[in-house]
Amino acid sequence: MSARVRIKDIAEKVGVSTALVSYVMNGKEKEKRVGQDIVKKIREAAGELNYQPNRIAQSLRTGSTKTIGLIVADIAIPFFGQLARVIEDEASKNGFTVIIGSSDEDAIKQGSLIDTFSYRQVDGLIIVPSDGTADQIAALVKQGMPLVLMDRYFPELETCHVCLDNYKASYEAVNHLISQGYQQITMIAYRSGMIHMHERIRGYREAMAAANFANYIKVLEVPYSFSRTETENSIEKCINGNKEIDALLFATNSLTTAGLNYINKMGIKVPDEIGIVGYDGNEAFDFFYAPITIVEQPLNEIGTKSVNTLISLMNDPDKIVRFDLSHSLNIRKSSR
Amino acid sequence: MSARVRIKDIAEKVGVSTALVSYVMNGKEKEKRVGQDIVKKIREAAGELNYQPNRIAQSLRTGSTKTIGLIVADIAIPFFGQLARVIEDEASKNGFTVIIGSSDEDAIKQGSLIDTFSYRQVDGLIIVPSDGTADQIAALVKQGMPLVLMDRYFPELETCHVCLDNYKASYEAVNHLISQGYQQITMIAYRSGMIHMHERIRGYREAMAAANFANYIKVLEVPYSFSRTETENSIEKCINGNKEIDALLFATNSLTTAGLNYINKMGIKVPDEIGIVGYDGNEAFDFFYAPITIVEQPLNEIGTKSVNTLISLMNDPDKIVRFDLSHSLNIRKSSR
DNA sequence: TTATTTTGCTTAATCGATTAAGCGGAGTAA
DNA sequence: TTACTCCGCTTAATCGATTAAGCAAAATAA
Repeated sequence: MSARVRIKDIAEKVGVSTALVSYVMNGKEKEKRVGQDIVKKIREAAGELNYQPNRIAQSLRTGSTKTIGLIVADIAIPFFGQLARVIEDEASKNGFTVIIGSSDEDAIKQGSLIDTFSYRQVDGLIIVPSDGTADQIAALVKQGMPLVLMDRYFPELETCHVCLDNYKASYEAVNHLISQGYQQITMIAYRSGMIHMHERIRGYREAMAAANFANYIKVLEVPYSFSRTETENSIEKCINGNKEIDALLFATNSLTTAGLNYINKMGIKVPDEIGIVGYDGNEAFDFFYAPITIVEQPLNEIGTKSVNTLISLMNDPDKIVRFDLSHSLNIRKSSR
Repeated sequence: MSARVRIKDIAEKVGVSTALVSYVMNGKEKEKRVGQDIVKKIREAAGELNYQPNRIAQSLRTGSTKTIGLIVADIAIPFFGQLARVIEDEASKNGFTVIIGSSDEDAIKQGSLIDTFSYRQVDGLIIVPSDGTADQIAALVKQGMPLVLMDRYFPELETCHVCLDNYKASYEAVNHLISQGYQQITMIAYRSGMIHMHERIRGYREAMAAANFANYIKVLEVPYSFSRTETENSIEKCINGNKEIDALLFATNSLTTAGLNYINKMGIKVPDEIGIVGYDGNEAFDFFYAPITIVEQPLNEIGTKSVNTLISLMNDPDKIVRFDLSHSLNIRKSSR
């Protein structure tokens, strides 16, 4: 690599000390009383040499890397990809760079990502926490690491979070199905200890109970798996032979996809034989012969709020804020 | 944040100099002849204090950040999200962390990402270059920045690249359509100066010519736009009223999506009235009533080869290697 | 015994920036 | 004239690690 230009090179060229150059480069020429002509000379020299400060050296000295670590379940999943993009843009607006890691919903992987990011001295973390990682998160809080949880959180921990109001989302999704005449509504969810799943299920249950359909309440909890085939099999096993279902509420995008594959395979008619509502949009659902009604999350809001909350946390470490944002129900053919 | 443990803390605890601690932490205790009992004591102390080296300080000293910068068009697009995931995993296997940026196919954005990444001292870059950025890439090469281009490249520049053999892919896609009895095959591509687009078009043209369908050759070049609606309109304008088309070859994922929306809207029958082949897989295409035949790229291979090429380039800067990998044609209902 | 090598450690420079402290000289006040 | 304040700059410590150079003691060779 052609010799990088250092602050020292500029200092030598102009014939001053490195301190002056640093002051000027950081816009402190007034405060530090640098002479006008020197300021000009330094600016010119910096321009000519195309000086770019070395962020690593700056980071070591100032203790701030201007870097945010983002841990999602899997950046290849469109939901997280889109969120990552919003976060990238918002971070960049504020002078931060984002490093991204995928945990695969696995506690061990999440732990090693946290380690990697933390010894790279990130200024803060945005995490979509995996099941069973409350201890990891608690440890971060104890360390004083600025931290925002996204999509899910641990009610027992004092952390900032930006999530969906999942209870309300499920409740209204169920109400919508009921308003369309569906009664025997089954929910298909992941088996998980995480709050977002619990809330989605709770919303379903309470909406069903409120409509006096308590006896139709049925929740199918599928174990999490990367293999779509495996997920499909689990769903198949449970729907199969079950005549007493006239609608399905899927708790996630991937469950919806798996479920639709099964429904396609079996030739079940949507929305006549079965009504469907899923979570999180996806191009795929537009192309299903009966476009799928979805609970849509405010991705932009989630992403920007996460970043801004994190940044304000860096300045004011004790200000805990929590957001439970509202969904929008995008009603289409699969539920009417 | 609770006081970070430094090498000095360990040195003081054990009662030795920081040099010894550094040697032991880097596994150089043999080479540097550190006494056995001291090695043990240092290891113990490091464990007790839970020492994690400060990567920033290491980077400043060693000149290597163990970081790779990845610039894609948009991390929210599944194709790039999946690629990013493969790259993340392969990089991590080799001790590297990835920072990601989205250029939106825009030269200015790409330029500022390169600046950001380079002044963060990344050890190398993997770039999906935007149209009109040959000068940026040339500048990087001149600087000696280890660099791998992905998905596209500039034939006039001496760089490593990992791409698809786009010519062959289009050629075979067209041959497939022809073998299914289609003749009036139109290609829908983006207007772009980039080689990948040219090659896709060239493959189409030559396959058509070879089959004596030269008079049916028609390439529709759509200007790139973020707005799907806009893209749809462009496509609509060109297909509309054009009776002399019995098959469409879409040059990208997003064009396929836009095209299918139009086809859906118009109620055109696939594959009877029109045959379809698209580039790059996508869940969405599975759910189209006639699942779409696609040119599939070897994502894993592209990602891992990009990372490995980049790493070998860091050690051996002059070794230029170029990969033009083979696609696989995933034949489904839309083309038979 | 003396000279040489080996062993096991310390010292201190260094990476590239930031920034508190200090130092002359000019200007102002007494 | 002397004392004080400002101004404009330099010096040097610092962040946390790495690593070449060097030193004293012990071991070995002559």
